[in-house]
Amino acid sequence: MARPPSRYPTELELQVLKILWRDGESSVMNVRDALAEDQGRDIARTSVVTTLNIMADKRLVHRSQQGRAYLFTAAVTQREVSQGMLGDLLDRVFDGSAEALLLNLLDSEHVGDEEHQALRRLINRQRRGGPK
Amino acid sequence: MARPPSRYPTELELQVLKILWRDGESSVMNVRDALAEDQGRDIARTSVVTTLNIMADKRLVHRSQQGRAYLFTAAVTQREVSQGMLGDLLDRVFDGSAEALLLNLLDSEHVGDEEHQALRRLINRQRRGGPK
DNA sequence: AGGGAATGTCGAATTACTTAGACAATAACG
DNA sequence: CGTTATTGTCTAAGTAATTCGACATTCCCT
Repeated sequence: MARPPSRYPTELELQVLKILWRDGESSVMNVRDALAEDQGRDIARTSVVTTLNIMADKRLVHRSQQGRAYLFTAAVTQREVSQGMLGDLLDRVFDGSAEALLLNLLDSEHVGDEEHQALRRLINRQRRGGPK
Repeated sequence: MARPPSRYPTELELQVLKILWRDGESSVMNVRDALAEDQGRDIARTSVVTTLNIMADKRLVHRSQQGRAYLFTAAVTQREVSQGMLGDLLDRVFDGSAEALLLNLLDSEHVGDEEHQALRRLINRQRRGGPK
């Protein structure tokens, strides 16, 4: 009768992670302000604390005591999360077919001509030797 | 205090759509059985009706009366949904950078060597003519 | 016609996610 | 020291998503 928790960061969690990735170790108020200013998500301080604590439970962030207050850092890398979420979409929507995904991307309004060329250059440059 | 409804099909909704895309117009029981057999989601008949009705409200499916029962068809195309969900991920996770997304895909364990080549061939073949 | 099967409606229960207020504890400042 | 600001905890509320049982209706077969 229940919904399983989402396997990847939720919308709010992703916004928080983006801030932590960009700014590094941050206080609750720093996160709150960044959410408001950068992401247009103007929520109460306590909501941010609650969310960060839940994220700590989920091991998405680390908490360190700084005097009476906490400082938070991301416990997952941007690469991990991006890869996880993209892989999830790949499986769920495209049944694991990277070709189908790429076709969809190229076919998309989101990708203009210059970007299309950039993608081509990228994939042609990238393959050999396999960086990583 | 509320969570906005998700802009794209939820997990269950996507599974239902996949069935309708594949099988075309289907009865509730057909959908139920396909969910169980193909997707390993063995839920009650009434749960499926409820879900399909909600999906009809959301305009994801069409309902047509067939005698006392309903028949359902997808009201959105696979292309629309894939594009929407991929575009959403592109914006939310990769800040709109298709390059970043592609790099992540290539860098992924999900994409082996042969698939990598296939992607390269695909993008090299696909560019000319300038889609759109 | 009568009994069972099939089907939709309705209401409800449960978990997840998001938001925030009341309160307490602590720090900072004059 | 007393007042004010800062910060975490706890509790609660509201919407969304998922699941299903009770019930009524309708269909089909004998």
